[in-house]
Amino acid sequence: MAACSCSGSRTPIAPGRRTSRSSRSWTRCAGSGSTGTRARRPRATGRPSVWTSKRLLASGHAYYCECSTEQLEGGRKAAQRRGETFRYSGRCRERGLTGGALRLKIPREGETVVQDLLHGPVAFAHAQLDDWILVRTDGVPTYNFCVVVDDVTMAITHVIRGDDHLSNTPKQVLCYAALGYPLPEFAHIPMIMGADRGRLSKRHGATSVQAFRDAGILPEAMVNYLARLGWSHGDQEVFSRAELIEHFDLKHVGSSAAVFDPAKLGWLSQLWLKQTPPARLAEALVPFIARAGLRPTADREWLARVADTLKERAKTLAEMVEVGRFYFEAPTRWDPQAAKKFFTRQGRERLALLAKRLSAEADFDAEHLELLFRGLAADLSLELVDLAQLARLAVTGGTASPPIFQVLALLGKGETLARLEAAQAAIRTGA
RNA sequence: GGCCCCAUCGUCUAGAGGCCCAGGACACGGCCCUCUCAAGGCUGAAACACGGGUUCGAAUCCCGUUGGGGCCA
Repeated sequence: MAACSCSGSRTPIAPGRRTSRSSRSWTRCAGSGSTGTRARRPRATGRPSVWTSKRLLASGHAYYCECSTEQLEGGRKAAQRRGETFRYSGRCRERGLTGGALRLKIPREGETVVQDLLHGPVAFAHAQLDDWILVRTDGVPTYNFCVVVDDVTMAITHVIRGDDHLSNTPKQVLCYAALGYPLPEFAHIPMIMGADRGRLSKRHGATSVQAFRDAGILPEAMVNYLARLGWSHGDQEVFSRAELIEHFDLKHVGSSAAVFDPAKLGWLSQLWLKQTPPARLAEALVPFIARAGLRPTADREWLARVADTLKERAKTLAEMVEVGRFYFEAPTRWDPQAAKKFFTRQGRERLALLAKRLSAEADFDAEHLELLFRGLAADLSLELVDLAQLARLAVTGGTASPPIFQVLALLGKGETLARLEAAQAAIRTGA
């Protein structure tokens, strides 16, 4: 994955300080990195590239080459031995062939300077460049040729892509020149790397933004994280889309590669979970509930209240469901460690007493439940924590959950009493 | 191997010669809050890769070294 993660979509950006060009400004964004680049398949033998290559041939900027792979391989090995850059010999340069692979004729002397918006001028000596292949023998145009034709066709004004494409840029620049087309602006932004500073790959977990979506990270969080990776706006860490649109600029994009940090993404993800309106959260949660094998309730208002108690205890939507599983199904087993401590004969008696008082409670809301609990704890000369943990274990099956009073209120009187009953039964049978 | 790019706390970064014995954020440690877990508040440890220049003065400019990444196959 690269800092820009699209493989074909065009993002319009503000025209900026470019003055001489048309008012419309389009950005090309090439997916770069381990998987992205190859994903962009040359548009077969689409007309534009065929037509363009013919033009290049006619104007003498390109020529056919019939050198076999074996011949080229030999040349490469020899160059390697001499410690030089392999450069196509130019054997077919002036032969006037009418078939084979189509190569671009690159000047022998001089250099091409790429004017990069981030790196400034970057010079490449022509002696280092190859007469690169535009169209393979089988008629399939190469990636580097495709993007040039494609971008010209689409009137792209800003080519913003991963800096793994910087080395290919002089070839493309030469191609624009041979075609007589105006050059777009180029900006090569740093790549994103894994924790081992290597290229991002499956080894580092997710390789596509879809994988993060499926993990339950909100798009706001993902965009926020990615934008802030390599770019900054003073000390600000959290950005809404609107703020991003307002503040983002190439000027503050750094030039060194960034390591992808799942921990920080998690922090931002939770932050956005907390900032998202409960109603929307509930909606987003539905597929995750289903995927966890639970039955999503039709009561969205209830779900929203549930989500509200869960959002500060999880970093993703998937985690929210995990942490709040007990809201959707009654526990069938109770944390053994805690059961040993709380599910005693005395614990059972306390649960019975608690159930009795709860059944008499008319206002089954968090506020009244807390009063009830505190009252009972005082009557039994117990710390509130002991009673709360006992109830929590009985009702949720575990020792950690949102505030117990809220949990009970959300579960409702009927369900609460049923679970209390089940827990007592379990204690009796020694389960 | 050749060429190109890059180099501030573990990580993301602020820093465009004096405001920096380097600021923020994540992660980590401690304290507070507290019915649990979180969340939150306060607090601590933690960096200018190295070596030469330029300058009254360099994290900031130049050169080299080292390291990392990329492109070419």
